[in-house]
Amino acid sequence: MKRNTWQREAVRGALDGNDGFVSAQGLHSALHAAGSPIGLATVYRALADLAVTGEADSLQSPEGESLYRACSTDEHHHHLICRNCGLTVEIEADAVETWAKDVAAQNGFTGAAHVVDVFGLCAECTAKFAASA
Amino acid sequence: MKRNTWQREAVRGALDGNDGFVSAQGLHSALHAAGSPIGLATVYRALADLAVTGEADSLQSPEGESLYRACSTDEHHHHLICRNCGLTVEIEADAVETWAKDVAAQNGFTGAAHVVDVFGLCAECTAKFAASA
DNA sequence: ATGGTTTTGACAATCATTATCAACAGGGCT
DNA sequence: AGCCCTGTTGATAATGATTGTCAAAACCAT
Repeated sequence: MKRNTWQREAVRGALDGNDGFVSAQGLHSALHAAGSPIGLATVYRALADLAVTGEADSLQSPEGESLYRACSTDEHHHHLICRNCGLTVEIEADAVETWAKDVAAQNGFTGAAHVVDVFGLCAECTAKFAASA
Repeated sequence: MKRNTWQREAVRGALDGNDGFVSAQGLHSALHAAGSPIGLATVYRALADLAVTGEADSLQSPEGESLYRACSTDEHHHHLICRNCGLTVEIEADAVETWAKDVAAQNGFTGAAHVVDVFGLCAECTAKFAASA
């Protein structure tokens, strides 16, 4: 049976209150900073659960950390992520969906899953960099 | 200055002789098994170098390991990877390239880089699974 | 062969993540 | 309400990949 604990709520809430992706470690620190005595292992477990139930989305940063984000929809979608400030835009990619499926099929692959994420500099950060350069 | 050492050649050779992606750890084990006394740190360094010079391609497995592969071309391309046997097919994806660029531009992002890889079961493994199911 | 510099490699350090396991708490049941 | 069973927690240890360290060895031009 699945029980309702304040810890799980805390993690869910922390995710909701965040615009971009957060690492498990970061989320734990944030919760601690906010005074919550939640344990690190619990944060990992809660995040894994949320990811499984589809309430959260997970991806890997180029540095190898696992990042999580509250998902507004439970549909399949991808992300456009600012590599500087972490701003995230959800993007739809029907074209890519079908492309991935086609390519897989053409090569005899089944059960195709794909990793499609775009990293870049958002407008704001681009301006910031241009100014400082 | 860049020096030519047998260790670097060994890593390059081991990569060339491999069809799919290999982890740094795996490559090191393989070299050791083949009798090479090469050090683990050296393998990591060599792989990083090859990745930078474009002679090798790197991506992250869903488990978070860094995987490397000798690249037949120095052009930008993506991969279709069997999640069971590691078979890798290089795929071209002009459509995706432009899509990624467009999406980024539409949202004011610059310097867009993208991670596009497709994981699935190759025909062989699909058959194997079907038989055992 | 020599010298200056890069590279190597054994090992320690780091970092994220997972496992352990005893103490604890949720919630259905009486 | 009180109890008990079972899922959950959390401090800490364990794991596993990767990176840093630094003296010794190798490379290459001279």
